[in-house]
Amino acid sequence: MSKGSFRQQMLQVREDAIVASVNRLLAEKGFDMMTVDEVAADVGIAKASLYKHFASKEALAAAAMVRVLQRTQEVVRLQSQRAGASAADRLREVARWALQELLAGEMPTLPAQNSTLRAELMADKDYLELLMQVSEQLGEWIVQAQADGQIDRALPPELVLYTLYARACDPVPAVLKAGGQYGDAQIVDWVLATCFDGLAGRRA
Amino acid sequence: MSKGSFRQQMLQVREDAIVASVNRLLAEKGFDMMTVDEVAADVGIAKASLYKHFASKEALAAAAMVRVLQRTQEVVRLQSQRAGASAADRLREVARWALQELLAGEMPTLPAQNSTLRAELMADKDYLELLMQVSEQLGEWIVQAQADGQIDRALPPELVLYTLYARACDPVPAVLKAGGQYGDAQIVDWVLATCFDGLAGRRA
DNA sequence: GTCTATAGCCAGATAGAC
DNA sequence: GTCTATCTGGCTATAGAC
Repeated sequence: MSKGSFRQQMLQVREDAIVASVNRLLAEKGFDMMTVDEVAADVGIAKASLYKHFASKEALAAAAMVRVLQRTQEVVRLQSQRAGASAADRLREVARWALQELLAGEMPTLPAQNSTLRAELMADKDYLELLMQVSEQLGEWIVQAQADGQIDRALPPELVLYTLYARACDPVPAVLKAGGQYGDAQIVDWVLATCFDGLAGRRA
Repeated sequence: MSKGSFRQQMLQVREDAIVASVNRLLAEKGFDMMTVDEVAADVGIAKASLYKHFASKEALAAAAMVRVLQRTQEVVRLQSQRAGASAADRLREVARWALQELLAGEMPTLPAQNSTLRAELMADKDYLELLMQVSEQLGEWIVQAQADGQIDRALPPELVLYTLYARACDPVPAVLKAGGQYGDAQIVDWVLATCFDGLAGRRA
């Protein structure tokens, strides 16, 4: 649990830089189109050196996914400490953060279908542990929000959870941003509205 | 405009079979993971023969996209002829059809980011023409539904349009189906509800 | 651990006989 | 037009010197 020697700290800093690059490239191009050469060039080291830190391209992506889950967990923790917020409020703020990350090009998007990558992620204990913790907290809020009448009681909580995860990788915000007509904050507000209130909008 | 000779009809039939295979493989694996060898094996011809019909892998995918737009246009045409349906009703039924295709594994999913593929699609006059026609009809319905108060007037029509297109490629239905707990019809109803009425549900 | 150089592989595309 | 066999390029991963 200690930070180890100065030498180990240097290594840690370099690995953080690698993961940050992978995170951005993954958000920009996706797993398949991202090449290890690009990552090495972006970090500024030789490709062979990358493989001293991470065993494979899949391991690189997995590290980036662990990192984004860690940041998600931190956002979730902050929301859980907010006083006077309903469960639905907390869910919406977590979703807002995810959309902001997405628009900033910081949300890695994985292909749902790449088998080698899925296998690596399903074998990664850190990833699974984090995913479970985040999902459990979100699940509690979903059930509570349904009890409060702020999330549709007819929907299975797992559908709500999957939908929130899916909106964090949605192509719509990027397409709208590419149009160039609207600012990030406006886009986030609109997409949040379509997510929680639907295309039909609030009719209360 | 004629169907041409018997020989040409045979060619047409074969090309239809190729495009049908590409459509399914594209839906199943996506553009990057789909290989031309798989397509050839699925159709039952040699890879070199494929290249006599289509100049590249991108051209194969483009043909499949034209085909799905043609089917979409037909669904849109049928909805436009429905008597006593509101614009919102028509939009919802088109979305329902798209979700059914998606769950049936017949909705090709393209990576939003592959540049060679985007270039090929943007250069395909058939594709662009169809996309424009479909988008114009849907756009009219969106504006009408906003006037009727059935689609949120605060949302730009283009956001509504992009959102509908995005939901036709959404990963949520497949994930829910993979869970095995729910039938296709139930999944379609729920996802349609989250799309139009939001996670919060109707509150009128 | 970092580098240069290269091995090994796979997939898109083509040559050339029939 | 269809086939078998092959070329070509790019990408992951590794060898081996320093």
